Amino acid sequence: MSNNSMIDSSDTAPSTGSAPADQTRLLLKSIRRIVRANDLQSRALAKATGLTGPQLVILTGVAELGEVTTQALADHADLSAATVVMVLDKLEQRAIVERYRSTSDRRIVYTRLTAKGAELVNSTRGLFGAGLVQRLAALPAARRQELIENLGAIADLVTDATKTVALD
Amino acid sequence: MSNNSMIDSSDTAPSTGSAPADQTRLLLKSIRRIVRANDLQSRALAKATGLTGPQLVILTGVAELGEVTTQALADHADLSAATVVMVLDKLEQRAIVERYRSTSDRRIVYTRLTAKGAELVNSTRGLFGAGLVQRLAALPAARRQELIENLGAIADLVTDATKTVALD
DNA sequence: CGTTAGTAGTTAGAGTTCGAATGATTAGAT
DNA sequence: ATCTAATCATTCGAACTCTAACTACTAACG
Repeated sequence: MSNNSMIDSSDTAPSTGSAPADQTRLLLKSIRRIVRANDLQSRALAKATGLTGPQLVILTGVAELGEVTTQALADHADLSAATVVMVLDKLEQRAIVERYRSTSDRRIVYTRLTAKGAELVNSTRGLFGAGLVQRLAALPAARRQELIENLGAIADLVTDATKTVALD
Repeated sequence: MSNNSMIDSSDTAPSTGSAPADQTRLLLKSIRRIVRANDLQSRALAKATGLTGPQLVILTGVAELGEVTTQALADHADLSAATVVMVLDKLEQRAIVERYRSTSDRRIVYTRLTAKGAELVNSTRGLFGAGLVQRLAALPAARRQELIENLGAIADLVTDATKTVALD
Protein backbone atom coordinates (compact mmCIF):
# COMPACT_ATOMS: atom_id res chain seq x y z
CA MET A 1 0.00 0.00 0.00
CA SER A 2 2.55 2.55 1.10
CA ASN A 3 5.43 3.09 -1.24
CA ASN A 4 8.31 4.73 0.51
CA SER A 5 10.36 5.07 -2.61
CA MET A 6 13.02 7.16 -0.95
CA ILE A 7 13.33 9.71 -3.68
CA ASP A 8 16.51 11.67 -3.61
CA SER A 9 15.37 15.12 -2.65
CA SER A 10 19.06 16.04 -2.76
CA ASP A 11 19.45 19.77 -2.58
CA THR A 12 15.96 20.81 -3.53
CA ALA A 13 15.22 21.89 0.02
CA PRO A 14 15.92 25.60 0.47
CA SER A 15 17.64 26.91 3.52
CA THR A 16 14.52 28.41 5.00
CA GLY A 17 14.03 25.30 7.02
CA SER A 18 10.24 25.17 6.82
CA ALA A 19 10.51 23.86 3.26
CA PRO A 20 7.35 21.77 2.97
CA ALA A 21 8.45 20.08 -0.25
CA ASP A 22 6.93 16.73 0.61
CA GLN A 23 3.85 18.37 1.97
CA THR A 24 3.40 20.31 -1.21
CA ARG A 25 3.71 17.18 -3.25
CA LEU A 26 1.14 15.49 -1.10
CA LEU A 27 -1.18 18.43 -1.47
CA LEU A 28 -0.83 18.52 -5.23
CA LYS A 29 -1.51 14.82 -5.36
CA SER A 30 -4.71 15.24 -3.39
CA ILE A 31 -5.76 18.02 -5.68
CA ARG A 32 -5.25 15.86 -8.73
CA ARG A 33 -7.26 13.12 -7.11
CA ILE A 34 -10.08 15.52 -6.45
CA VAL A 35 -9.97 16.93 -9.95
CA ARG A 36 -10.16 13.48 -11.39
CA ALA A 37 -12.95 12.37 -9.11
CA ASN A 38 -14.85 15.43 -10.23
CA ASP A 39 -14.40 14.50 -13.86
CA LEU A 40 -15.39 10.88 -13.37
CA GLN A 41 -18.39 11.88 -11.34
CA SER A 42 -19.49 14.25 -14.06
CA ARG A 43 -19.34 11.54 -16.69
CA ALA A 44 -21.16 9.05 -14.54
CA LEU A 45 -23.81 11.63 -13.84
CA ALA A 46 -24.24 12.32 -17.52
CA LYS A 47 -24.75 8.67 -18.20
CA ALA A 48 -27.23 8.29 -15.39
CA THR A 49 -29.29 11.44 -15.81
CA GLY A 50 -28.56 12.92 -19.23
CA LEU A 51 -27.12 15.99 -17.59
CA THR A 52 -23.39 16.50 -17.24
CA GLY A 53 -21.82 17.95 -14.12
CA PRO A 54 -21.53 21.52 -15.33
CA GLN A 55 -25.01 21.39 -16.80
CA LEU A 56 -26.34 20.41 -13.43
CA VAL A 57 -24.28 23.05 -11.70
CA ILE A 58 -25.60 25.76 -13.97
CA LEU A 59 -29.12 24.45 -13.75
CA THR A 60 -28.97 24.52 -9.99
CA GLY A 61 -27.49 27.99 -10.17
CA VAL A 62 -30.39 29.25 -12.22
CA ALA A 63 -32.80 27.60 -9.81
CA GLU A 64 -31.17 29.32 -6.88
CA LEU A 65 -30.60 32.73 -8.38
CA GLY A 66 -33.77 33.14 -10.38
CA GLU A 67 -33.44 35.67 -13.18
CA VAL A 68 -29.74 35.87 -13.59
CA THR A 69 -27.13 37.30 -15.93
CA THR A 70 -24.53 35.17 -17.62
CA GLN A 71 -21.68 36.65 -15.66
CA ALA A 72 -23.41 36.23 -12.32
CA LEU A 73 -23.98 32.62 -13.18
CA ALA A 74 -20.33 32.21 -14.09
CA ASP A 75 -19.26 33.63 -10.75
CA HIS A 76 -21.69 31.46 -8.89
CA ALA A 77 -20.58 28.31 -10.67
CA ASP A 78 -16.86 29.06 -10.77
CA LEU A 79 -16.70 28.81 -14.54
CA SER A 80 -15.75 31.29 -17.22
CA ALA A 81 -18.48 33.18 -18.99
CA ALA A 82 -17.58 31.37 -22.20
CA THR A 83 -18.26 28.01 -20.63
CA VAL A 84 -21.51 29.17 -19.14
CA VAL A 85 -22.71 30.35 -22.53
CA MET A 86 -21.95 26.97 -24.03
CA VAL A 87 -23.80 25.16 -21.27
CA LEU A 88 -26.76 27.52 -21.51
CA ASP A 89 -26.92 26.90 -25.25
CA LYS A 90 -27.46 23.25 -24.58
CA LEU A 91 -29.94 23.76 -21.80
CA GLU A 92 -31.89 26.20 -23.93
CA GLN A 93 -31.97 23.78 -26.85
CA ARG A 94 -33.60 21.29 -24.54
CA ALA A 95 -36.06 23.91 -23.30
CA ILE A 96 -34.78 23.63 -19.75
CA VAL A 97 -33.97 27.31 -19.49
CA GLU A 98 -34.87 30.37 -21.53
CA ARG A 99 -32.95 33.56 -22.21
CA TYR A 100 -34.09 37.06 -23.02
CA ARG A 101 -32.42 40.42 -23.24
CA SER A 102 -33.02 43.14 -20.74
CA THR A 103 -35.18 45.94 -22.14
CA SER A 104 -33.44 48.63 -20.14
CA ASP A 105 -29.92 47.53 -21.08
CA ARG A 106 -29.85 45.49 -24.21
CA ARG A 107 -26.37 44.13 -23.57
CA ILE A 108 -27.63 42.07 -20.67
CA VAL A 109 -29.12 38.61 -21.13
CA TYR A 110 -31.18 37.06 -18.37
CA THR A 111 -31.69 33.37 -17.92
CA ARG A 112 -34.49 31.65 -16.07
CA LEU A 113 -35.96 28.20 -15.72
CA THR A 114 -38.80 26.99 -17.85
CA ALA A 115 -41.54 24.92 -16.28
CA LYS A 116 -39.83 21.85 -17.60
CA GLY A 117 -36.58 23.02 -16.09
CA ALA A 118 -38.15 23.57 -12.70
CA GLU A 119 -39.47 20.05 -12.74
CA LEU A 120 -36.09 18.69 -13.72
CA VAL A 121 -34.40 20.54 -10.89
CA ASN A 122 -36.65 18.96 -8.32
CA SER A 123 -36.15 15.48 -9.65
CA THR A 124 -32.39 15.61 -10.02
CA ARG A 125 -31.21 17.86 -7.27
CA GLY A 126 -31.06 15.05 -4.78
CA LEU A 127 -28.89 13.07 -7.13
CA PHE A 128 -26.27 15.74 -7.21
CA GLY A 129 -23.45 14.40 -5.13
CA ALA A 130 -25.62 11.74 -3.59
CA GLY A 131 -22.76 9.44 -2.81
CA LEU A 132 -20.96 12.30 -1.15
CA VAL A 133 -23.92 13.17 1.02
CA GLN A 134 -24.12 9.64 2.29
CA ARG A 135 -20.47 9.55 3.14
CA LEU A 136 -20.58 12.92 4.79
CA ALA A 137 -23.59 11.98 6.83
CA ALA A 138 -21.73 8.97 8.14
CA LEU A 139 -19.21 11.23 9.83
CA PRO A 140 -19.56 12.91 13.21
CA ALA A 141 -20.88 16.43 12.81
CA ALA A 142 -17.74 18.03 14.19
CA ARG A 143 -15.50 16.12 11.83
CA ARG A 144 -17.75 17.02 8.92
CA GLN A 145 -17.55 20.64 9.81
CA GLU A 146 -13.80 20.46 10.15
CA LEU A 147 -13.37 18.87 6.73
CA ILE A 148 -15.56 21.38 5.01
CA GLU A 149 -13.96 24.36 6.63
CA ASN A 150 -10.50 23.15 5.82
CA LEU A 151 -11.45 22.42 2.25
CA GLY A 152 -12.68 25.96 1.97
CA ALA A 153 -9.36 27.18 3.30
CA ILE A 154 -7.53 25.11 0.72
CA ALA A 155 -9.74 26.51 -2.01
CA ASP A 156 -8.85 30.01 -0.85
CA LEU A 157 -5.21 29.06 -0.85
CA VAL A 158 -5.09 27.66 -4.36
CA THR A 159 -7.35 30.30 -5.83
CA ASP A 160 -5.04 32.87 -4.42
CA ALA A 161 -1.95 31.00 -5.55
CA THR A 162 -3.23 31.08 -9.10
CA LYS A 163 -2.27 34.71 -9.20
CA THR A 164 1.35 33.86 -8.48
CA VAL A 165 2.96 31.74 -11.14
CA ALA A 166 6.51 32.58 -11.93
CA LEU A 167 7.47 35.71 -10.19
CA ASP A 168 11.19 35.39 -10.08
CA MET B 1 -22.97 40.16 -0.32
CA SER B 2 -25.06 37.42 1.22
CA ASN B 3 -28.09 36.47 -0.76
CA ASN B 4 -30.54 34.65 1.39
CA SER B 5 -32.75 33.81 -1.50
CA MET B 6 -34.90 31.58 0.63
CA ILE B 7 -34.97 28.66 -1.68
CA ASP B 8 -37.87 26.41 -1.04
CA SER B 9 -36.12 23.42 0.38
CA SER B 10 -39.65 22.20 0.99
CA ASP B 11 -39.53 18.49 1.43
CA THR B 12 -36.07 17.84 0.04
CA ALA B 13 -34.68 17.27 3.50
CA PRO B 14 -34.92 13.60 4.38
CA SER B 15 -36.12 12.51 7.77
CA THR B 16 -32.69 11.39 8.89
CA GLY B 17 -32.14 14.69 10.57
CA SER B 18 -28.42 15.00 9.94
CA ALA B 19 -29.10 16.11 6.36
CA PRO B 20 -26.05 18.24 5.60
CA ALA B 21 -27.56 19.79 2.48
CA ASP B 22 -25.93 23.16 2.93
CA GLN B 23 -22.69 21.58 3.90
CA THR B 24 -22.71 19.48 0.78
CA ARG B 25 -23.31 22.51 -1.33
CA LEU B 26 -20.46 24.29 0.31
CA LEU B 27 -18.21 21.33 -0.25
CA LEU B 28 -19.12 21.05 -3.91
CA LYS B 29 -18.48 24.74 -4.31
CA SER B 30 -15.02 24.40 -2.83
CA ILE B 31 -14.31 21.49 -5.12
CA ARG B 32 -15.27 23.50 -8.16
CA ARG B 33 -13.06 26.31 -7.00
CA ILE B 34 -10.16 23.95 -6.64
CA VAL B 35 -10.79 22.37 -10.03
CA ARG B 36 -10.84 25.74 -11.63
CA ALA B 37 -7.74 26.97 -9.86
CA ASN B 38 -6.02 23.86 -11.10
CA ASP B 39 -7.01 24.60 -14.66
CA LEU B 40 -5.99 28.23 -14.50
CA GLN B 41 -2.70 27.34 -12.92
CA SER B 42 -2.02 24.84 -15.68
CA ARG B 43 -2.62 27.41 -18.38
CA ALA B 44 -0.49 30.01 -16.66
CA LEU B 45 2.25 27.47 -16.26
CA ALA B 46 2.10 26.61 -19.93
CA LYS B 47 2.46 30.22 -20.84
CA ALA B 48 5.37 30.72 -18.48
CA THR B 49 7.34 27.54 -19.08
CA GLY B 50 6.08 25.92 -22.27
CA LEU B 51 4.93 22.92 -20.27
CA THR B 52 1.31 22.44 -19.32
CA GLY B 53 0.25 21.15 -15.94
CA PRO B 54 -0.20 17.52 -16.90
CA GLN B 55 3.03 17.56 -18.88
CA LEU B 56 4.86 18.73 -15.80
CA VAL B 57 3.11 16.19 -13.64
CA ILE B 58 4.11 13.36 -15.94
CA LEU B 59 7.60 14.69 -16.33
CA THR B 60 8.02 14.84 -12.58
CA GLY B 61 6.58 11.36 -12.34
CA VAL B 62 9.17 10.00 -14.72
CA ALA B 63 11.88 11.79 -12.83
CA GLU B 64 10.74 10.23 -9.58
CA LEU B 65 10.00 6.74 -10.79
CA GLY B 66 12.85 6.24 -13.23
CA GLU B 67 12.14 3.56 -15.79
CA VAL B 68 8.43 3.31 -15.61
CA THR B 69 5.52 1.74 -17.46
CA THR B 70 2.65 3.75 -18.84
CA GLN B 71 0.17 2.35 -16.41
CA ALA B 72 2.37 2.96 -13.39
CA LEU B 73 2.72 6.53 -14.53
CA ALA B 74 -1.01 6.85 -14.92
CA ASP B 75 -1.57 5.63 -11.37
CA HIS B 76 1.09 7.93 -10.04
CA ALA B 77 -0.34 10.95 -11.81
CA ASP B 78 -4.02 10.17 -11.30
CA LEU B 79 -4.75 10.20 -15.00
CA SER B 80 -6.06 7.57 -17.37
CA ALA B 81 -3.55 5.63 -19.41
CA ALA B 82 -4.91 7.22 -22.54
CA THR B 83 -4.12 10.68 -21.30
CA VAL B 84 -0.65 9.65 -20.23
CA VAL B 85 0.05 8.29 -23.69
CA MET B 86 -0.98 11.56 -25.24
CA VAL B 87 1.24 13.54 -22.90
CA LEU B 88 4.15 11.19 -23.45
CA ASP B 89 3.75 11.58 -27.21
CA LYS B 90 4.31 15.28 -26.85
CA LEU B 91 7.20 14.94 -24.43
CA GLU B 92 8.83 12.39 -26.69
CA GLN B 93 8.45 14.63 -29.72
CA ARG B 94 10.35 17.27 -27.84
CA ALA B 95 13.02 14.76 -26.81
CA ILE B 96 12.29 15.24 -23.14
CA VAL B 97 11.60 11.56 -22.56
CA GLU B 98 12.23 8.40 -24.55
CA ARG B 99 10.29 5.16 -24.74
CA TYR B 100 11.38 1.63 -25.53
CA ARG B 101 9.75 -1.75 -25.36
CA SER B 102 10.75 -4.37 -22.88
CA THR B 103 12.69 -7.21 -24.47
CA SER B 104 11.31 -9.81 -22.13
CA ASP B 105 7.69 -8.81 -22.59
CA ARG B 106 7.12 -6.87 -25.74
CA ARG B 107 3.78 -5.51 -24.61
CA ILE B 108 5.44 -3.33 -22.03
CA VAL B 109 6.76 0.13 -22.85
CA TYR B 110 9.17 1.85 -20.51
CA THR B 111 9.65 5.57 -20.33
CA ARG B 112 12.69 7.41 -19.01
CA LEU B 113 14.14 10.90 -19.08
CA THR B 114 16.60 12.00 -21.68
CA ALA B 115 19.51 14.18 -20.68
CA LYS B 116 17.58 17.16 -21.89
CA GLY B 117 14.61 16.02 -19.84
CA ALA B 118 16.69 15.70 -16.70
CA GLU B 119 17.90 19.23 -17.15
CA LEU B 120 14.41 20.49 -17.67
CA VAL B 121 13.21 18.80 -14.52
CA ASN B 122 15.81 20.52 -12.42
CA SER B 123 15.05 23.91 -13.84
CA THR B 124 11.28 23.74 -13.61
CA ARG B 125 10.56 21.60 -10.60
CA GLY B 126 10.76 24.54 -8.28
CA LEU B 127 8.24 26.37 -10.36
CA PHE B 128 5.65 23.71 -9.91
CA GLY B 129 3.20 25.10 -7.43
CA ALA B 130 5.59 27.82 -6.37
CA GLY B 131 2.86 30.15 -5.26
CA LEU B 132 1.36 27.39 -3.23
CA VAL B 133 4.61 26.62 -1.47
CA GLN B 134 4.98 30.22 -0.41
CA ARG B 135 1.51 30.37 0.96
CA LEU B 136 1.86 27.08 2.73
CA ALA B 137 5.16 28.11 4.24
CA ALA B 138 3.48 31.18 5.68
CA LEU B 139 1.26 29.00 7.85
CA PRO B 140 2.14 27.48 11.20
CA ALA B 141 3.39 23.95 10.78
CA ALA B 142 0.51 22.43 12.68
CA ARG B 143 -2.06 24.22 10.61
CA ARG B 144 -0.29 23.18 7.44
CA GLN B 145 -0.31 19.60 8.54
CA GLU B 146 -3.97 19.80 9.41
CA LEU B 147 -4.92 21.23 6.04
CA ILE B 148 -3.00 18.64 4.13
CA GLU B 149 -4.33 15.73 6.10
CA ASN B 150 -7.88 16.91 5.78
CA LEU B 151 -7.47 17.47 2.08
CA GLY B 152 -6.29 13.90 1.78
CA ALA B 153 -9.37 12.77 3.67
CA ILE B 154 -11.57 14.72 1.28
CA ALA B 155 -9.80 13.20 -1.67
CA ASP B 156 -10.49 9.75 -0.24
CA LEU B 157 -14.08 10.71 0.27
CA VAL B 158 -14.75 11.94 -3.24
CA THR B 159 -12.72 9.22 -4.91
CA ASP B 160 -14.79 6.74 -3.04
CA ALA B 161 -18.01 8.56 -3.78
CA THR B 162 -17.30 8.30 -7.47
CA LYS B 163 -18.24 4.68 -7.25
CA THR B 164 -21.69 5.60 -6.03
CA VAL B 165 -23.71 7.61 -8.47
CA ALA B 166 -27.34 6.80 -8.56
CA LEU B 167 -28.01 3.73 -6.56
CA ASP B 168 -31.63 4.16 -5.69
C1' DC C 1 0.68 -27.22 -31.06
C1' DG C 2 -3.51 -24.25 -31.11
C1' DT C 3 -7.25 -22.05 -29.18
C1' DT C 4 -8.88 -18.99 -25.60
C1' DA C 5 -8.40 -15.59 -22.19
C1' DG C 6 -6.05 -11.85 -20.29
C1' DT C 7 -2.77 -7.81 -20.30
C1' DA C 8 -0.25 -3.40 -21.99
C1' DG C 9 -0.53 0.16 -24.83
C1' DT C 10 -2.62 2.83 -28.22
C1' DT C 11 -6.13 5.23 -31.17
C1' DA C 12 -10.87 7.23 -32.07
C1' DG C 13 -14.50 10.05 -30.70
C1' DA C 14 -17.01 13.07 -27.70
C1' DG C 15 -17.16 16.51 -24.22
C1' DT C 16 -15.37 20.38 -21.12
C1' DT C 17 -12.61 24.35 -20.31
C1' DC C 18 -10.31 28.64 -20.92
C1' DG C 19 -8.30 33.07 -23.04
C1' DA C 20 -8.51 36.09 -26.75
C1' DA C 21 -10.92 38.37 -30.28
C1' DT C 22 -15.51 40.22 -31.80
C1' DG C 23 -20.10 42.56 -31.87
C1' DA C 24 -23.44 45.13 -29.80
C1' DT C 25 -24.75 48.51 -26.52
C1' DT C 26 -24.21 51.95 -22.98
C1' DA C 27 -21.91 55.70 -20.29
C1' DG C 28 -18.95 59.59 -20.10
C1' DA C 29 -16.44 63.54 -21.77
C1' DT C 30 -16.02 67.43 -24.63
C1' DA D 1 -24.49 65.69 -30.33
C1' DT D 2 -20.58 62.91 -31.05
C1' DC D 3 -16.69 60.38 -30.15
C1' DT D 4 -14.28 57.29 -26.99
C1' DA D 5 -13.96 54.00 -23.47
C1' DA D 6 -16.04 50.45 -20.93
C1' DT D 7 -19.21 46.49 -20.41
C1' DC D 8 -21.87 42.19 -21.51
C1' DA D 9 -22.31 38.34 -24.10
C1' DT D 10 -20.74 35.43 -27.59
C1' DT D 11 -17.79 32.90 -30.95
C1' DC D 12 -13.34 30.75 -32.12
C1' DG D 13 -9.31 28.00 -31.51
C1' DA D 14 -6.50 25.09 -28.69
C1' DA D 15 -5.74 21.96 -24.94
C1' DC D 16 -7.00 18.28 -21.76
C1' DT D 17 -9.85 14.33 -20.27
C1' DC D 18 -12.30 10.22 -20.39
C1' DT D 19 -14.43 5.63 -22.11
C1' DA D 20 -14.69 2.33 -25.53
C1' DA D 21 -12.76 -0.01 -29.20
C1' DC D 22 -8.61 -2.03 -31.20
C1' DT D 23 -3.81 -4.08 -31.79
C1' DA D 24 -0.10 -6.70 -30.24
C1' DC D 25 1.51 -9.81 -27.31
C1' DT D 26 1.75 -13.42 -23.53
C1' DA D 27 -0.07 -17.14 -20.72
C1' DA D 28 -2.77 -21.12 -19.85
C1' DC D 29 -4.97 -25.13 -20.90
C1' DG D 30 -6.35 -28.96 -23.61
